[in-house]
Amino acid sequence: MKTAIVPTRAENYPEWYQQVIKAADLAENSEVRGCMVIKPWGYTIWENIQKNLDEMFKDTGHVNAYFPLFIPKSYFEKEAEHVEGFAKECAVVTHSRLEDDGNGGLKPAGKLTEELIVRPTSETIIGASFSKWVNSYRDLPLLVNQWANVVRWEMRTRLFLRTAEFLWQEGHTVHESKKCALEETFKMLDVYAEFAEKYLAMPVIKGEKTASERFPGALQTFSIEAMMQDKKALQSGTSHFLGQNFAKASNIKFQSKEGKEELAWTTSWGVSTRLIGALIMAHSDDDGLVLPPKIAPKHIAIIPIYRDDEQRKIVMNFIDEMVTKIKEQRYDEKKIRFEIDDRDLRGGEKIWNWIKKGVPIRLEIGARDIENNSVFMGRRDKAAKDKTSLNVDEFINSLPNILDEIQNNIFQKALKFRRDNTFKIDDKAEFYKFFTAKNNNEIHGGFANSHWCGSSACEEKIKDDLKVTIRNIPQDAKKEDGNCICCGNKSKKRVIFAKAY
RNA sequence: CGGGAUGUAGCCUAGUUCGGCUUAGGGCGCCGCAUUUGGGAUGCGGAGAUCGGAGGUUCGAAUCCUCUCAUCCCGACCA
Repeated sequence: MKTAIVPTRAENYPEWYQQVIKAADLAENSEVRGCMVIKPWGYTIWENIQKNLDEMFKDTGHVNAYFPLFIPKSYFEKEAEHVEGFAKECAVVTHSRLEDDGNGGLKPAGKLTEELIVRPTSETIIGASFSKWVNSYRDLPLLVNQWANVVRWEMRTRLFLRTAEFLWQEGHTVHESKKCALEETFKMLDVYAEFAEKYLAMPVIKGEKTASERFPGALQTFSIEAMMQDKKALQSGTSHFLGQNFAKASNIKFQSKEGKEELAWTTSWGVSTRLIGALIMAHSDDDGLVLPPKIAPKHIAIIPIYRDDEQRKIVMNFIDEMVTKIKEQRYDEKKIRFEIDDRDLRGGEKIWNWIKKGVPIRLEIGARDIENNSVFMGRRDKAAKDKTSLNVDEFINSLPNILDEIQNNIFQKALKFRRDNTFKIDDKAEFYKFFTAKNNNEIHGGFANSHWCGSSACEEKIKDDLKVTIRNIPQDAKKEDGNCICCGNKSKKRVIFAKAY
């Protein structure tokens, strides 16, 4: 059978991923090394992610603000672990001007007295502001978010998953107690999990990161982890309890009710354009992108089918009438997003175009449909050739239901995939076998729910042997006596082991 | 930052070993016309390349030499 994407997932998963992005026109590599150009179809997905998440942030009491792209080196140096974690991947601005180099080119001039770092994350620069903003317990909690770009100078990059510059959102909050800060950390982890499952239709596991995977400078890091279709894990969002480390570094202090000067407690949390990569790998198939309706740039692609100008008029009139009614419908409390594709291309080509772009609903409308006052509908959650004829009014009235159904089907499918590929493994040999491919391109492994004694030596050993890491310690893990999958020592609970992006 | 490789049109690529038979050939894509049109069309025609850059050897260089720039792959690192 011919697939729209070559190679298929089974043949070569990484190449398939690239081809899906290309076929859906989501993004392309830029001339600038490691950076990507996000094209309109991809960027609209990001806008829809932003819109919905932003609303969730506002609903939990957060406000948006914007802080500088440049961080003075001295700010950055204040938190030792933070420096250690990010130092190797920072872009540094050293000059402020360009001068003629005498060879027809330019050379940097105007050396800065203090070098500036292009933010890889903004804890330190936001902390500098926060220290001024926070004086009293009455100023707390301070709940701020910013939508921004950040730069991390990565060696190996992949569109959406890892690029030198990426777009994200970083929340930064200040609290008067450890308890309040921890509550915030968990609250935002919950927001991320809810967003991933409700909007991206992507089931995630909430849990705590081990020490080795912790955000540099954090006391505790929590993540949501999703399973991709190659059975690898993708960290899709993180929420950090920063304790008083950054408050100390940035001098964020307040006077308590009792009149005592106290060091504040902070959190930070973020998701990035990586979510688009997650979306692609969680749902797409060998015919291209599959988008959950809630974040799809368009819900419906309407494809008029006609032979000549006369027919065209009739078809377009019919569509115009239908569209007026579609405009009155609402899905997820928002307008229905549709596009009439009247490009001068062959019908089949257009249809495949929209399949590859992942549009949830395709409508083909030609003379036959007009005769019956019906539409010919294809759904992206079904096979490409599985199409049904529906009465126009019936279609329009059930539109929100159809979209809900697609959203839900996509989620259930991803959930089933994760269930089918998650195993409790208690035997070391079995564990090693589980994570060893029989041949090169084979998709293997999955999530191993196994016991871990808590030692970083065991974690390291597994990583060296199998390239498998502890994705997180699930929040809902029950207390259970067992033996560490690596050393056999006593363990109190199971963690998620998997290969990861 | 270590090891390997490659640069020919928007993309993929032939030619490079052994310099001349090439006005640098083909495919995809693009443009035009015709026939088509309810599942990725076909035919004909057309535009598009100073062969990564600089220098050299030669009657003659995509091809040989020197330098240079860029990119990719494999390792260490990572949302």
